[in-house]
Amino acid sequence: MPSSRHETMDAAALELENFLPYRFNRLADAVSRDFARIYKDRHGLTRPEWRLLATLGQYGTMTATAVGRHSAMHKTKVSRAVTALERRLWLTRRPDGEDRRVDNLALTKAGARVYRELVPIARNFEKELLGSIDPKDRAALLAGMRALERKLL
Amino acid sequence: MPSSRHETMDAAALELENFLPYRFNRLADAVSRDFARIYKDRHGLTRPEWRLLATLGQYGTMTATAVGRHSAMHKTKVSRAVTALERRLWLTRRPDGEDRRVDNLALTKAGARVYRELVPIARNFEKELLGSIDPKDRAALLAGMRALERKLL
DNA sequence: CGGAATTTGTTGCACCCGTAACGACCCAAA
DNA sequence: TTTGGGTCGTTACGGGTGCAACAAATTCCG
Repeated sequence: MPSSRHETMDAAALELENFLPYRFNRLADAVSRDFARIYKDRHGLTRPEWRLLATLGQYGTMTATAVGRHSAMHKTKVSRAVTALERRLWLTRRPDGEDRRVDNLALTKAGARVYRELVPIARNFEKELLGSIDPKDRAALLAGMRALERKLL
Repeated sequence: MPSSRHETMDAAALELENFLPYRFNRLADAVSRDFARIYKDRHGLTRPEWRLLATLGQYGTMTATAVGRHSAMHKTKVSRAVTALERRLWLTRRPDGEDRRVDNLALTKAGARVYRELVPIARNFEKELLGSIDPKDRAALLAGMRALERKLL
């Protein structure tokens, strides 16, 4: 007989586990919860703080707005992360000579040290993550993501 | 000369925009912010509430723990979403005859109506999203995600 | 049986978040 | 120089979030 244990909506149902927004969220959650544990346990960093550190580590001196643009963070997140890292003496803000609304942010020696410590760990995390799936699937995943990024970002 | 506008770390830098956890988060954010606007604007649903609705719509009657398992939500999220939908009379909780710790959750007629309204919109959203990228890339993306899901979930 | 360990779901807490409003500042047009 | 429209960054606020602790119920096991 065709009836299943499900009680409703068989025909009109949406399979959540095959629904792309849900799957993206679940994957993003899984991936970055594992990675977040690293910088959270080792240094008590939140995700916005890690992104700020990573952005300044990559680009050197920049303003809060530029950090937000490059790391896809809301300006209030950046603002709070800057306050937090400044309090730890991991970054400094120097007033900009040309525009007195902005500060130029840069990592201190201590901040750069943490960044340099985290980079190889991050690389290794990504390597293990991608290494765990078949090379064909890996290339497919990266190509597909690239295509979606071109469309959405 | 080899020097660039970047001031630090050129060699040891991590390119955030090519770092997988970052890219996943950014894509998940972009995708589900667009979709969230639909159920948020139309019905004032939060994401946990939408997931609860979608899970009960798909599976019919189930307990809070089962909802959490199927929708990848923390039990406190489920608990709060249940309270919210119950207050709107979109779901009912009936005490389980066998296990008095749990309630059997099910959508009311009103809840099911909202679900049926949202399903085709969700399908259409996904269709447009996937339709916007090249069929080859689309297949690649889905295969790659499937591979990662097998590894991580 | 009967106590210990486990499961289920709720709540207090501290924290994180986006929105909106704001002050300070920049710039261009008059 | 004044004025109006914009940008930059901060903060109050309302609300979402996970963790830990908890009570109630169940299950495990001697």
